[in-house]
Amino acid sequence: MDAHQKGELTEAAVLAELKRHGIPVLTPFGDNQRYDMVVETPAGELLTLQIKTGRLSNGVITFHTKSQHTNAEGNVYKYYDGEIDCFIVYVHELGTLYLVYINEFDRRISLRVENPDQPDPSINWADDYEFDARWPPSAHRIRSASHGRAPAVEPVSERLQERLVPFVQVDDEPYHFVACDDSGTQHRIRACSGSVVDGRIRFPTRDSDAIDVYCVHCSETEEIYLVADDEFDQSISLRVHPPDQPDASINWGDDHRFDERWPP
DNA sequence: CATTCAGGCAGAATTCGGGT
DNA sequence: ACCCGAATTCTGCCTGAATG
Repeated sequence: MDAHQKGELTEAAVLAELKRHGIPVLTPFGDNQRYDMVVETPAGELLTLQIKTGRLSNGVITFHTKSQHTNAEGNVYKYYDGEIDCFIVYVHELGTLYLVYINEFDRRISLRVENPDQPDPSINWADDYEFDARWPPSAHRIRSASHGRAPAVEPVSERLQERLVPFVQVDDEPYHFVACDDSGTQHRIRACSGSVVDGRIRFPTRDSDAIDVYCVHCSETEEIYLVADDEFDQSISLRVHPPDQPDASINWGDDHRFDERWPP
């Protein structure tokens, strides 16, 4: 089934389900509106809806929360912020309908229908979003937006310049810089941001032979740390706050400060 | 040119499991 | 009991195929 046909089938299924509930439905004339339908609540409130097809994969329902179009500059993506009230998601595999308010998530939301291998408090259970359970609309919860990490390339670049380290910045590689030490040895550096969790700085690592060292910028400690790729197998953390119990295996952040570790 | 669904990669946050 | 590293989950961004 092609994409357009599937989208139309979804709209038809949603319309049928709404009518089955006896809900008054208005559809816009033409196709130049940001919403697909308008429904009237029992309280007389009008809600603008965007209909989406839900994808069921690995026990999780996902759907696209933005529109995409193409212009001379390429693909353009636009979110529906302030333009609709909620998404109605129909999952063909399950034949189920879900109601998700636009202010319940930031940029994307996944609805889980099967138990995960590992519990996670951030899981959004599909049952909680089933249309039948949520209609008529009531007060809805608002999730806080996730906090992104600050880009690390710039602070690392500044530090290399401060230390008068000769380097070039590169794109499209797992590493961001190639820097030379005093002996002329080149080091491929990946810049990444770290955040303090339970007294430890954690940062994402890559399984790549093309990275010699990581430069980890931590905004909480306002410090840059240097960790060689061969210091760990898959991941490592740097402790910046003392633990309750001493442990010889602790990797102390102070021992990994860039200024004291360069050259690696 | 506009719109849909689909998939992949990487980042952020959290929990689990093995080692001490 | 506590620590660290590994594993897992959700999210953001991007690209592509297909169609009208």
